[in-house]
Amino acid sequence: MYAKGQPAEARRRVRNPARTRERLLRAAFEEIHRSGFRGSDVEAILERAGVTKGAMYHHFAGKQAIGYAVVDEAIAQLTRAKWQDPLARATDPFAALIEIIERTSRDLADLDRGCPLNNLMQEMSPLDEGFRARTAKILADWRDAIAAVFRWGQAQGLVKPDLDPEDEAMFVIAAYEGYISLAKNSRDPATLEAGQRRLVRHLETLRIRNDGRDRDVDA
Amino acid sequence: MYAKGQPAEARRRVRNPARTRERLLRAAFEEIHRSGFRGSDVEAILERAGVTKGAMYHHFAGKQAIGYAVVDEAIAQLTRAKWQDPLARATDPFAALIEIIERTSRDLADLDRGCPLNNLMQEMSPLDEGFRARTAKILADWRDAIAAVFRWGQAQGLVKPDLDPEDEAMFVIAAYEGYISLAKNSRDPATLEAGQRRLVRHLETLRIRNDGRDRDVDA
Amino acid sequence: MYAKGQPAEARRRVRNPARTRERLLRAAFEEIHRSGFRGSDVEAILERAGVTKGAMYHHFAGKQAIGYAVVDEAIAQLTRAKWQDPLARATDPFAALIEIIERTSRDLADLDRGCPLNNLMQEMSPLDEGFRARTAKILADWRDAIAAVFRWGQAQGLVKPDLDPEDEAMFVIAAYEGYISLAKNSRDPATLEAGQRRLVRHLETLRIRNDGRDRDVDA
Amino acid sequence: MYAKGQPAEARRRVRNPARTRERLLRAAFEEIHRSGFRGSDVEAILERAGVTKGAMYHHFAGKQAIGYAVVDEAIAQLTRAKWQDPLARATDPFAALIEIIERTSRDLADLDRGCPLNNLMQEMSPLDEGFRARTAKILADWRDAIAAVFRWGQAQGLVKPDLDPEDEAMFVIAAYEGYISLAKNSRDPATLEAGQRRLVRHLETLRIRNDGRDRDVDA
DNA sequence: ACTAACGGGACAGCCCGTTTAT
DNA sequence: ATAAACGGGCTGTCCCGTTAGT
Repeated sequence: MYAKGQPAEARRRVRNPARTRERLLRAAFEEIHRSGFRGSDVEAILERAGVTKGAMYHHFAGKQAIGYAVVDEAIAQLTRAKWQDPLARATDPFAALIEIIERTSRDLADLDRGCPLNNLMQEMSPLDEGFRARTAKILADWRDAIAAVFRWGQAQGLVKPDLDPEDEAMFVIAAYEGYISLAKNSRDPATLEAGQRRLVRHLETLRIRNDGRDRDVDA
Repeated sequence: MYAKGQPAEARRRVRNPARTRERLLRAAFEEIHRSGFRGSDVEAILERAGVTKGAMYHHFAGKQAIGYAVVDEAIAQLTRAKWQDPLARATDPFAALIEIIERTSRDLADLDRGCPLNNLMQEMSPLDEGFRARTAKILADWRDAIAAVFRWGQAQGLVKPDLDPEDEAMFVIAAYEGYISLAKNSRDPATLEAGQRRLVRHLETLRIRNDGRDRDVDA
Repeated sequence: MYAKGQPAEARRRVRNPARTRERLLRAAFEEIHRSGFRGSDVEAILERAGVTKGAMYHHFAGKQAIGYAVVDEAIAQLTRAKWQDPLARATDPFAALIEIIERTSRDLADLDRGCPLNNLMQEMSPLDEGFRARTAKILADWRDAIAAVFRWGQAQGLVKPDLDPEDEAMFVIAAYEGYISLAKNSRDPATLEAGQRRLVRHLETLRIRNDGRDRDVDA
Repeated sequence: MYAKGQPAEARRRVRNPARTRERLLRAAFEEIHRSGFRGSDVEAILERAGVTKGAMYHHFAGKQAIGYAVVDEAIAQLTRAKWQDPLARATDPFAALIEIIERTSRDLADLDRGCPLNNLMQEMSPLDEGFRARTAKILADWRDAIAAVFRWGQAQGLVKPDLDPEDEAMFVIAAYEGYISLAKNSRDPATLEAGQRRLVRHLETLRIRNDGRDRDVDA
């Protein structure tokens, strides 16, 4: 007739470990994105997640462990969704890269927060080998995905053959992250927009034109 | 032979406010460079400077004021010494820029610390308008110095005329800072070295060749 | 005979949040009574309560919050216990008031500390609206309790009809607190005793005599 | 032709020790009146006085010494000016006392600050014997002045003979200071005004009427 | 007599992590 | 698995006083 021992109203609070973990991760990602890892208040994460400390320390060993999970899961996933996945499906390297770059948000809120990966790399690399190694891994995967598309483009005769794919991928990433940093400082969408245009123009430089003119000025 | 009655260590109690301020500023710069602004411990700065709290609060209103002074004085000066001054004396834009870029240290300790300006921009821009405005000012001066040398190079027929000086200066800065970020993460001098080479190769792209071939591939 | 293996002092680690809060409140009340609110050292409160900082900041948001709770709970309760409760049970307004007044301690330690309510009013009213409003509330309740007993006495034909109950209540309070202040300064029980006698004599002035002589000199 | 050794503009800063001391004392009185002794910031006093720390420590041994001087000089003088002097010149004790009482300011700013003497008594008596003794002295002089006028009034047949002059003086002082405390808490001029009226009504009670009716109700 | 540099203790609040108790 | 109580170190700042220097 009635659930044994369980008072009716207590059943409201369903125990759902996976969901709790997910909520914590999302909340931590957002707090860290806003305030950096060290600047993030654990209690603020808890409040945002609607979870208490006991629950958190059940799922994670500590703040550091949450930070690692944010990198391993949230940030890695975002990067793949933004770069690897579209590039894997690409038929034209340039079109794909350009679309990705142009899709980067220029909302002030996004400018302010900057790139989650770059933020953590900058903040934590010299302080914590765990963070450093994890962000380095994401970076390597990111670079490899771009390099792969360049290499494939070279095989297809779309990309200039004398370019070193890894090297060029790093150049693209450096300039891309650099522009996001500059825009974070300027708080002006125009800064990022100019950067996006400049980077796209650079990419065009790498293309082999079928009209006989494969030469072009970069700037 | 020795001062009568005066204990050797007590003799050092001579006053020199300018030196005290300078020591504080240098110590703060180093601590901030290592640990970021928020991560910097005031007492660590004091210890490094060999100065007491009372002395510090005489020269600066607080931690924030020291941070501002570090930007306004130390970082601005470093940037000018590294970029503006050599560029102002340059006869060849490319030679000057390339030398500056190549001179950037690849010591592990320097990789770890990263670029003081970029670090502070990244950390403080969304948190403190005072820092944001100050770093933005330095950035603008830096960009202007590079743009000026491009413009002058165009007038001299050394630099391709169709390049927008400000735009190109920002590209150089973005890529430069981006590479420093990547190297901070990799902790590998080779990362920065590859970036320096790639950036130099990009600069060559902007040059007008006297040998008739002014065209070149960027990558 | 004794718990096995458990060290005697470790056994005390039982949890009792209500007791912890109570201990904090009592300790804070005593510290504040001695040293004023601003003069109270949080760590001294902690030590007196045998509680750590973490526990305190779990129960209270900060020093101010403790101060408010001291007023709202400890001081309000003391005032009710000393004035409102006896007055509510009184059959003779004068006998009740006189007993309350005479019961006020003249121990040197109590003279030194003064009246907790008056101390806080004096110290904090111009500095903190929260304290001001809280102490004003207690004061109003106190005055109302005295005024009520006067009014009831008037209805019973015990108290002179031409006296304004609220006004007279304030007079009693003002003189009472005034004497406590003077005694705090003199550190002499005789000062307070004289004040108590004078105040009692004043109260007699307000009484209607059944012996036909309802007139009297106040002094 | 020119002042020996003294540069023209340096002469502007006239050395005037007495004036410096006076400025310090006045500034200290005001700060202490606002914030209490412990709550007073020495540097705030200095700024208000337009004097530097060295100058202050030349004239006074420290904060405590300034506090003592404020009591001994500023507060004692104010009390004399407000009470002793008018009472010494009085022909009618009641008229004089009533005028003094009614002259007390009901401006919000004055309510907020309260009575300088009472403030210091309350704050410092249990903490510092120097303050206690000094304020007790002022209080005694004040009481004596009122008692003297009562005694003189009794000799003149103006004041009821059965009243104890010292005792009654204390009653007046207690009620007067009590009302100022209550008004400081209420921040309402009406509170003080009601107190002033009630106190005046009480004084009338002490008067011998020439119309044959020397009896009166106090309330 | 006066200025400014300097010394250094104290304190409130923040914040991460642990433990008890369901 | 989750909630709440608790432990306790650290840090920026305030603020009084002292001293070198004029």
